[in-house]
Amino acid sequence: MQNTDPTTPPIDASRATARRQQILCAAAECFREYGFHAASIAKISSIAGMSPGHIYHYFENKEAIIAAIVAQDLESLMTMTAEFRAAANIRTALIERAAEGVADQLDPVSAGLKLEIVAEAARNPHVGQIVREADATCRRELAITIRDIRRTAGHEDSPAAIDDMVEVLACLFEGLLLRTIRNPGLDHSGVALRIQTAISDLLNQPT
Amino acid sequence: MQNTDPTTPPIDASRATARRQQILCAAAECFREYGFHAASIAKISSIAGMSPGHIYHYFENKEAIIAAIVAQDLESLMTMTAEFRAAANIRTALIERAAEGVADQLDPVSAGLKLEIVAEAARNPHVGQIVREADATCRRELAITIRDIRRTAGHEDSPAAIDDMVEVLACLFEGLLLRTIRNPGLDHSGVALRIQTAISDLLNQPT
DNA sequence: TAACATAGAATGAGCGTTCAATCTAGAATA
DNA sequence: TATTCTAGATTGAACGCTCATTCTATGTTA
Repeated sequence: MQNTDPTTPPIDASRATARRQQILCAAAECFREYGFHAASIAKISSIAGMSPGHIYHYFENKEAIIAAIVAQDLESLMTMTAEFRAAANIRTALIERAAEGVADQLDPVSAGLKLEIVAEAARNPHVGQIVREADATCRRELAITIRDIRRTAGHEDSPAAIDDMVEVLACLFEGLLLRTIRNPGLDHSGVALRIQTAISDLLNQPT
Repeated sequence: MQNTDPTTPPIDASRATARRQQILCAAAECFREYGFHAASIAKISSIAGMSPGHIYHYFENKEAIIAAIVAQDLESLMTMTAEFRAAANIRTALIERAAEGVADQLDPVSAGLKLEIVAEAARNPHVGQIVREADATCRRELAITIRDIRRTAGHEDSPAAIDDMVEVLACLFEGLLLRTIRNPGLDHSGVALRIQTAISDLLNQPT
């Protein structure tokens, strides 16, 4: 990856990466504003500050840009999920982090792109695969976290029961993406509190 | 719906309505498969069994077709919400109907179109307005229902508290639209049961 | 005949993509 | 140092195609 010759500055790799990121950043902006299909290469290239043709030096085609955006967006979700497992007292950590998670989901700008991605996943097999694989990873992490919390509280659940709880937890978070579009005026802190209580109740459900 | 006069064939009004519905039906199919923007008038017209130009006798433009599809989809949601209020014992009705509602939301075909609609609402002001107005109506209905249930159980909540509960209830249902795309293999009946319990817990939350 | 239903070709704009030409800056040479 | 060479970065016009929409002509019915 690194340039071994000291006489030539480390241009290539880092410059190319920066250029790629520049394109992805512009593409995300266009996708948010117009959607995947109405966002044209011409618009993306103009926002990225380069010619349309040059984009094809960094991405094979438009589909590859979409895939990269999707992967980038999901990566942030996965790191967030992984953070839960690192906490010492997991139950408290989960519920306290929930408020933060709720706030993230309620940002209408990023919510629009996330919804666009899932809608695309429903019909584009390539995007669908990326999304489903990332979701499976997140579910695995969340399942372990919930199992540990329930064990500490004295519940011994079947894996299927844990999976169902993961789904309900996911509904609470992901439902917010739709809510913030359908009702932009909702009370953020009030809803966050109610969701924290709902999560707490969920973790106390009978086996 | 039927023409009562046997001498005249059922032309004008009913024929035009049928033609319109034919177009809407074909459009919904295309929108599900390709999304709003990648679904072309040519594809819609071919599925509807008529020429591209003829579609413009029934709709001003493609945007009008999208708006009609959105309005039609939301109408079904609103009648479902209104049904809750008609029930005699509302709490039981709400929770029992929930299982049915969960099943509806988990159909991946209709889920794809619903997500497409909300994603479009995030960037298309016209669609956004239709969606937000329908949502406001649903929230009003749900708020009254929840208020009555809570009153019967002896809670007197502030309107804001009720609104927050409506949002969490909506998250549980609408989150399923994303879940069924991201994890098509989830256990429908298991999740339905957990969600029923979560709704029950939500209705028992402290004021 | 008058009015409407329908078809399908025509139009012009915009799309993703390609590609030959140009620029740029460091390496090599003198 | 001054000049030439070279390879990658970058451009923007051009291509073939599809799009939404319009227009004209042809049934079809009352």
